[in-house]
Amino acid sequence: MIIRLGYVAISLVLNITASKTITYTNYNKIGKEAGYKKLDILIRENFAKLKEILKYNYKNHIHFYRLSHNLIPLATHHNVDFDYLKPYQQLWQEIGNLSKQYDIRLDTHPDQFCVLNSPRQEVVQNSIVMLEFHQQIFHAMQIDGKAVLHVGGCFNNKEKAIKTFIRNFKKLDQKIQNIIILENDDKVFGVKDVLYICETLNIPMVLDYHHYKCHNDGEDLKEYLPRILATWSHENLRPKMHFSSPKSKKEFRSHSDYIDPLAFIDFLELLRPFNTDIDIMLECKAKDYALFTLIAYLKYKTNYHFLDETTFKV
DNA sequence: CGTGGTCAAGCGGTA
DNA sequence: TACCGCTTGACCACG
Repeated sequence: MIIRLGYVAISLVLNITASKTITYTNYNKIGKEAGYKKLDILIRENFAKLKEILKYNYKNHIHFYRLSHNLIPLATHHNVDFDYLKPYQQLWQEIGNLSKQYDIRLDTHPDQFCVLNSPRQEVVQNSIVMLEFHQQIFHAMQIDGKAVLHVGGCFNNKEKAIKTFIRNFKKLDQKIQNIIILENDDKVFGVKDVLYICETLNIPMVLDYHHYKCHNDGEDLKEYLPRILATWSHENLRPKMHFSSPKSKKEFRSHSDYIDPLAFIDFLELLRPFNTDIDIMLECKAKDYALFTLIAYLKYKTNYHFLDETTFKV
């Protein structure tokens, strides 16, 4: 099986981000004209930084990267009526072209305020607007991108919360449904729950190993992995998984700066029998530093065959 | 110049 | 009950 590694949003090596933003309060304070102008400047800066990051990823053979939704500040704010597509069509296109030319898979992650199964209608409506945003930018880039979503809240009744998610998902535009993939979380919806939803809706599941460690119902991953992998069978993309290490025993849920290499190797051994190519996103505070540190260890301590700097055969 | 509080938004968990 | 983490940064008032 061939494993590719990715990291999230910020390159610490380059020390740049493509997610400079403006608060709504500040945007409001400076007036509409100045607000638009500020947004336009920020967006163009963010695009420029993103191009630098993609170029850097390419040079370092990183084929997998999560875009920050902050690329477009206030994109989904209900009081900010700003077209983030048309004026930037050229730029979206350029990012999409770089993604293809450099062979870098791009995914996104709606933030914690995107709760599709909320009992509050306004929260659901906001969530749909956010998901629309993700769909539209993938469309503008003309790439087959996916947005990794959590199921949402529990609201004291998990069964009901799952039903609400399924019902609300089915009401979404088909275009939006097509970009959503679901991840197990660290508190409420475990592997079993998310797999059930994914199989019901016929959408891919992202296994988050750290979340599984934080919250599970005693599921044996060996049993569940074939079904998790099968949720990807109708996609052109490789199955995606998340891996991170706990900060400490006490703060287990928090992400550590770096990956524990032995735990990572154990995880790969768990995956080995299924012999499937997988993209693994590393979620660490130290971002790309953590990725390179892990790779250095793997090169030193294992006999994995490296096809390029970050791609290897197990 | 550095630090802490605030900013659009939701949840569940912890002290 | 009030704050924390998830995501992740800007900018102000204050010392």
